[in-house]
Amino acid sequence: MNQRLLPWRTSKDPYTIWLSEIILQQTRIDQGQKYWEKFLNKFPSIQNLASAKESEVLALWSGLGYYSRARNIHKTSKIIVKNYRNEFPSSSRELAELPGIGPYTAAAISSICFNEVIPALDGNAFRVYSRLFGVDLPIEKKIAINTIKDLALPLISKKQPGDSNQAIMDIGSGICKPKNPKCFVCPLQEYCFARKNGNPESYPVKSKIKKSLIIDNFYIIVKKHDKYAFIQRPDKGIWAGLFTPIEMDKKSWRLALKNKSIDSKSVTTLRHILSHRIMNLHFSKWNASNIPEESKVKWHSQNDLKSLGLPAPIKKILVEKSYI
DNA sequence: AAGGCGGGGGA
DNA sequence: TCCCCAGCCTT
Repeated sequence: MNQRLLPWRTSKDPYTIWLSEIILQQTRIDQGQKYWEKFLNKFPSIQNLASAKESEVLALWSGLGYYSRARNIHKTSKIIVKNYRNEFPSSSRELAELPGIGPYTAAAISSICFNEVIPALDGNAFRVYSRLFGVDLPIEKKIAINTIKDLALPLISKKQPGDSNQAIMDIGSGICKPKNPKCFVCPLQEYCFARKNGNPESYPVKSKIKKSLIIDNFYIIVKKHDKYAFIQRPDKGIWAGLFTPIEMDKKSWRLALKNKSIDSKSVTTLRHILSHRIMNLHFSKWNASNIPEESKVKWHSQNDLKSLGLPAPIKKILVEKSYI
């Protein structure tokens, strides 16, 4: 098996498991383990934790980040002691009402400690299940979460739901990784939709736009006998199959400026806004004798431009603004 | 539904 | 650099 050997796995004590689950929210095992040990050492029982001062708890949490977790374990410990006679409730529904315990942590605790048959869906599990079932709904939407929950539920062992959940998460962390998943050693490979499709990395689907990425592209206008050099872009990605002037990376661009292959006075920049990124397109005229990437270059006259598939900003600069 | 919250490791 | 990590809470 690919089971990870983790100290908290030897226990089904809710206090112990709860602490480990909270500490490991958005936190790597290597980083969290020392804290788990520190907390159990200083607060062996939930009563110890509940009677501590918040400042003590925060001090012990120091360096781990997401400090609301520390305040929340303190709050929850007091609630458990005061309202639950020192014992955690056993259902995920009740657990999820406690501060700092959300859907994942509630399901993890209830399945591990109380054998509730419910999928515990963390980032790893979402990735594994979305690939296994080929769920292409945006993973951050409720509809995707509910779909995966429904699909996963029948797979959870009725006898050992906690072990089921931990097995899936182990597969997610060690095999079904975001990049370069090791499908060839995956116990689920023959059932996996994404594996069959050959595109595991395209799951889970995310629609969320990150902060507008700013991209700088550098183009050189190369002219020879009244014709201009163009490159056809790859058939994937932005502007697939369209033509642009020869593109340079930032490093080559800087070098070309330095050695005067391009004339700094000819440089002009055009800002192009897309839904998901901001592009700064830098253009300049090439005045060196050698031509980079000559093998792939196609030559077109000015008259050809209107029949050439040019991206909007390229057309704008070359045709409307008569840059060439 | 979206944003904020910490910090560290790996590509 | 960006992405991701045993997510949750607030707005």
